[in-house]
Amino acid sequence: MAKSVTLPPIVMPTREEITVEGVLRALADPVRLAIVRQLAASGTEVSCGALTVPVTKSTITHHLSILRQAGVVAGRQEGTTRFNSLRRNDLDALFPGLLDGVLAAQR
Amino acid sequence: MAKSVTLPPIVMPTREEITVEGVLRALADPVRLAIVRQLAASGTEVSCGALTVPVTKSTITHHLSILRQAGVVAGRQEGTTRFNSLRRNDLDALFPGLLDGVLAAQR
DNA sequence: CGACAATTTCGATCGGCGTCGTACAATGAG
DNA sequence: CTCATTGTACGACGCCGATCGAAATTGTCG
Repeated sequence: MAKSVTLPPIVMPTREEITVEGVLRALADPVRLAIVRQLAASGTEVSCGALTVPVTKSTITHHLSILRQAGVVAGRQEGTTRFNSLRRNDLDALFPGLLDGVLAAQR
Repeated sequence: MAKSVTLPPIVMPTREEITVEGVLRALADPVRLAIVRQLAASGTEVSCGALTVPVTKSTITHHLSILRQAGVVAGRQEGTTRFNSLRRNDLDALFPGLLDGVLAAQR
């Protein structure tokens, strides 16, 4: 029957919908900051399980959801795996220097 | 007896003590973001009472305390008035582009 | 089909933070 | 000295969010 509609559609704001406060709130957490740093370091897509942060998988899911809703990361589904990547282009276009400033800081 | 030790010494981290996460947490609040924007717009020192944000004076004091502890603003006492200013130099030196990126955003 | 792997969802808990009102301290003017 | 001004300290309250464990969903492999 057509399809069991249970797939979460991966909500993601358009570039215009991203707000600086949302981005700041998303980045203002040590775990999420670590996630963003790992995504930036890898330079490519990273699966949820490949992230090394000191929290449970379910908590990682929660943080990724927040990062996605804030427009910081993009998600792509492939099989049972979800690949995440930084929305560098959009962020740099909207808030030039912000992401670089955050990533450049080692403390 | 000597002196009634009641003057709060205005704690303020040195440049080396400022962390990016602390700054992000400090900026991740609409009221504090508005305060920072007003300080940046004025370009100079602003007294606590001259800030126009939709909260009580005591709440403003609280937010300014957080911004000060995070190293985002500097405070200078003069009589009963406390002048606050943005620590642009330090922030730009530590996280180049961060503050500009935040301030440039209109959303 | 059945077992396993990758993630999400759900419900619950628990601490932290933003907010307020009031009381209090410090300073300057009359 | 008294009073007004400016700001802080303190206690309280309510809410949001970070965290976890367990169960459910989906896809892959044998």
